Amino acid sequence: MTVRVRFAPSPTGYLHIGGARTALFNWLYARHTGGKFILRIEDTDAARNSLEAVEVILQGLRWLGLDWDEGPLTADAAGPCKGSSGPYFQSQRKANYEQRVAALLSRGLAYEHEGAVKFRMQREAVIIPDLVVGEVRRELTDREAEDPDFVIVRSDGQPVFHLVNVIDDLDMGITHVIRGEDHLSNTAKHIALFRAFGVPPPKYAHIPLILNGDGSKMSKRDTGASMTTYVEEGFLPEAVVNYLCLLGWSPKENREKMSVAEVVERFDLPQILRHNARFDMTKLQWLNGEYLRELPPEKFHAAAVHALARAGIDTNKWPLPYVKAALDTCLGKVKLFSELPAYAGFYFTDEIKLDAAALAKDFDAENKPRVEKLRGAFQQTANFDAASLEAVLKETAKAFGVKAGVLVHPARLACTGNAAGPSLYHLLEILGRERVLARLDRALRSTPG
RNA sequence: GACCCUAUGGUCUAGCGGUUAGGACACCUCCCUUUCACGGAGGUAGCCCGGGUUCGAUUCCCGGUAGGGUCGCCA
Repeated sequence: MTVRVRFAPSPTGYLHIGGARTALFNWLYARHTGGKFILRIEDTDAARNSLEAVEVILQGLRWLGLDWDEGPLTADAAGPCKGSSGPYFQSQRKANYEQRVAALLSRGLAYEHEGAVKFRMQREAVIIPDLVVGEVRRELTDREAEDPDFVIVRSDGQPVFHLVNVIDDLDMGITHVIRGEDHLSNTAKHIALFRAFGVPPPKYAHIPLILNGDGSKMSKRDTGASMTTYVEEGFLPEAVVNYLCLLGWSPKENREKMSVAEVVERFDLPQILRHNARFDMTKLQWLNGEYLRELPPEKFHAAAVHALARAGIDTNKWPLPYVKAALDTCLGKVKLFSELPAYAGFYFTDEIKLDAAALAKDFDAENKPRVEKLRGAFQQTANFDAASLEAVLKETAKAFGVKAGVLVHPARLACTGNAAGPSLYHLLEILGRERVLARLDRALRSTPG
């Protein structure tokens, strides 16, 4: 029997990082087993759903590279789909639910109550076989002991989540339900529903949740909760995917950086961890830096230009070779594209902000004459290229009997406004003699003595 | 309140009836170096607590504690 798994998000306007990981694990399992990955939109809450909200989910999954074998092609609920188990929007499947509810009603497995339809839930504990957690014996809570039955159709006629989720899984032939552990307790209801419909329930695999760094529940507003922040902050999808794989699943063998293909090969349900994981943004950034460093220059340029544009730096105003040369000096130096405006912004403006304290330190009475000398040497040198500039700077330092760093720091500060950045000699060459001298002059003028 | 899940350094994790408890991120020190990053060499830091079982428990069992989840005419 071929594996059929699904990701069934509710369009709420954003894609939660935990939801993204659930989608990823489902996708990985489908790809590992040669099964099908199905995307189903649970848009039962009509008031809250919108085309845009669905679009966010589709975009998020596409960005991560999680392609679905069956599901919607557009965000339009009535639009085109692929796969033969459609429609893939719950709002389009009302007839199925009505039929199923009528059947339950006629067999006395459900009944009407105050305008709603309630399911006659079993009164005993339910055994939940789970591929990750093991066999769970779910007893009734005190409230459930009072009234175990639960609403499956609201008094306004809208079916509720538990019902539609089960019916869709049933109708779509879902074999494995891989979902967040927050659904574990509710699975008792789902199993009872499957039994009422006379079919065996799918296999369940409840995966641990992703918590905030402090261990609290990650909700909408928490940093890192929404997938769109990763897109906007300039993360690489392969880094995010790689990091997500490592939360709640372990490849063993002390592996960290792995290609998706490699994970697909190794991924399986038994290696999924049972405990929740805290989201560690710092480690994600490290991983992102690892991937960023390996990026081919063209891809780096494209993404870098985009990141700079987002920060209001229009690189189109500059000659292409200049932009490329400038960005080349940043390759392998930043972990995130969002660092780029601060890191490389000095290439694209002449308004360098000079921190007064840093200025006072690098251009103190003792050092200022040395920098003036260096400025003169830069003016004189025949070739204004990195190698020559390095030689000139080192000669000047030697003449003063100081280390190169003594001149490097003020030169960097004057030309970039930063204490750290790309290779000084290379950035000087790219900036060109005229601008370098102007920036040195400005720094020299703005310090006393 | 009841029910369910979980528990290895700060974080992600490997391991397991007998190990010097391994790796990664982060942090600290040093080296390299024009800064930073990278790279290299070191370092600090861990089996939640209490009972059992056992010759021996981080590992198995029970209890506690802590964290998370669920008990909705939300999904």
